[in-house]
Amino acid sequence: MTEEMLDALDRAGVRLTGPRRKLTALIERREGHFTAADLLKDAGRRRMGIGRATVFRLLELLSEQGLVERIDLPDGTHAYIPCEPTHHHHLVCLNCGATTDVDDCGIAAVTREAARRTGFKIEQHRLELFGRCPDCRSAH
Amino acid sequence: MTEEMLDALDRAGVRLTGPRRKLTALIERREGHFTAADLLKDAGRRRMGIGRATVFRLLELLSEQGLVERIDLPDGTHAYIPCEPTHHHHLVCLNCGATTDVDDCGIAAVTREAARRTGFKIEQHRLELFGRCPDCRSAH
DNA sequence: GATCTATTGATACTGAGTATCATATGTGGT
DNA sequence: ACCACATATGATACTCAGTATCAATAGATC
Repeated sequence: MTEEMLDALDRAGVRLTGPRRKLTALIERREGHFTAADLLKDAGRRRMGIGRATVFRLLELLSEQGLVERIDLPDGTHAYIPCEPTHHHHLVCLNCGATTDVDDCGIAAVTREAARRTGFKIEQHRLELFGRCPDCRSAH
Repeated sequence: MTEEMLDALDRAGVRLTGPRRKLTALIERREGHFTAADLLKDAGRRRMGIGRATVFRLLELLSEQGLVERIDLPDGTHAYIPCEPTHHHHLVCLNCGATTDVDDCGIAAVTREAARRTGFKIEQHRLELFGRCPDCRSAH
């Protein structure tokens, strides 16, 4: 999994530097979504001496490669989710922050319908689903 | 339309103050989506002497009443769209910023399907569609 | 009009994200 | 193993969105 990110960075033709190795390992350990500030704090707590800018730069890189996706939580904060580089959508648990991916699920038909009704040519879409994950539901 | 916002504010039990009247009128004149900074600039250009905080406070109020919705553009900036207080989704033109609403369009089925597959209980969703509006398409 | 509370704008602050730049470090060639 | 050099780094300082505070102002109700 960390390997996967490093491989992708390698394929993208960038250097596999110390900070990048450390940060991908930290992302790996995270569960659910996280913010740039979370990562920065993780790194700080371990005295990794990693700069603010480096974190943002790596997240941007990973995002370009589709290994991480930036989402907008209902409260307006930006968070990141590690994920597969194929098109999909996210389910985010409002209670514990856990995330799952779902693929199309019928969205293609929805965008087609919306395009038909409005005359727009739809080029991108963003679908985010928020709710309670199975664990949080059963934990009542 | 401005009337509609003022009526809603009245119904919400807040005061119809000068700054609020002026700002709703400015929102009225806007086309497509706009940011808090845009509104602030509009007000500044007209020497309305309206403070930064007032703009954010009004946008929050209107947002609570569903008369304006906050969206997250693909570049990560937050923008607002004036709209009807019923559940719906937005189409945003990536070229000129124009927006249109579409209602359900089949999303309910999508969320039901996602819930079935993952075991999540879905409580909210956000769907944003980005593309080219009819005008920008024909203007090639 | 008097009163009382909601609202306002100025000011100062926080926190996310970015620009700059001298220094450090991967990498590919030898 | 070493060199050379472009890429990446962290420190610093900055910009910009959004929020907290608070004394002064101005709606609404009587």
